[in-house]
Amino acid sequence: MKTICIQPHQIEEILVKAGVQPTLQRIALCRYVLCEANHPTADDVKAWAQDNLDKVSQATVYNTLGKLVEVGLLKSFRFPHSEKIVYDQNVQEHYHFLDEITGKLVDIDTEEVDVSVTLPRKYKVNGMDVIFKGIIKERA
Amino acid sequence: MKTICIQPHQIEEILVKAGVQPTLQRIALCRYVLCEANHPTADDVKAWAQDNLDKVSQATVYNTLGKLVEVGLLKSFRFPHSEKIVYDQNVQEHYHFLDEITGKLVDIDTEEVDVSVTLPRKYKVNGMDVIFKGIIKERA
DNA sequence: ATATTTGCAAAGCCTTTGCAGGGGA
DNA sequence: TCCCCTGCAAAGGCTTTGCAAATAT
Repeated sequence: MKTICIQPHQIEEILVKAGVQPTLQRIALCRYVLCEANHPTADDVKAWAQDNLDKVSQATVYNTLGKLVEVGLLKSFRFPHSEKIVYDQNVQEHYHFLDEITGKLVDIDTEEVDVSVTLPRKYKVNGMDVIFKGIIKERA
Repeated sequence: MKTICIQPHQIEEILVKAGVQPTLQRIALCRYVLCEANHPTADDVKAWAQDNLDKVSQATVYNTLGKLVEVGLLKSFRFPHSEKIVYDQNVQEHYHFLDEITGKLVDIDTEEVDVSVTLPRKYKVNGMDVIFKGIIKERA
């Protein structure tokens, strides 16, 4: 299931709770990053900002994304198919599915998939990153 | 199980079979990349070359690695924990285990692990990348 | 008033590329 | 001879950083 979208008016509150100064730029960027965007890269965020805001510098985009990751409002991923860092408002543990046709990433909640893993005993597994690759059949 | 190490004297033959001109530099680099090295980055290869060979340029290192990947003698990976491309002489499908203490990567053959996956029908999975993270207990 | 944050520009890191010279078939 | 490869240097793409001006508490 999709994560419930955060409402814009809640953003300031969320930032404060997370211990982040709710500056105008951060609130604005969060509107995109925490609500609208889907696996944006820093570039995507910067492009959105240029189209929708008066002016936000690249440094602020990176600083903000970094800060949001730091306080746990955002997760950052680096995937094999791209050299860019992608950000994800889904901070729960989850997997990803890469649509090989569109290049789009889809979050796969851990409940959505049955993954059972058994490794030799010497490996103590603390976590696993999984990215599925394939195509998505859009028919219901 | 570990991939059988390719013997140095076979390298020229292997390159020719793969349709790659067996130049001195390539043979030398392959000695490291296909035999000794373990998940080297381009930097690692360059460092080894500087220590062990007369002179190999950075361009040749990258060109050679690229060519080897192109002909299927090497696989390249990009992992979440590093921004560098790592190369792997194991060209079979396999997973990886990242030792969180040493930072070392270990190949996990698909037979070594029991992974069963079920995704909703709409997802047609063509492949999956898996990297386990944790620690390796060295006792037998 | 003091600590943060922003914006600009420059630097950093890894990888790719253009091109002239050199080596292999 | 002709084509591919090598090495040098420069460029490219993404991210980080230094620093002064602006902003928040």
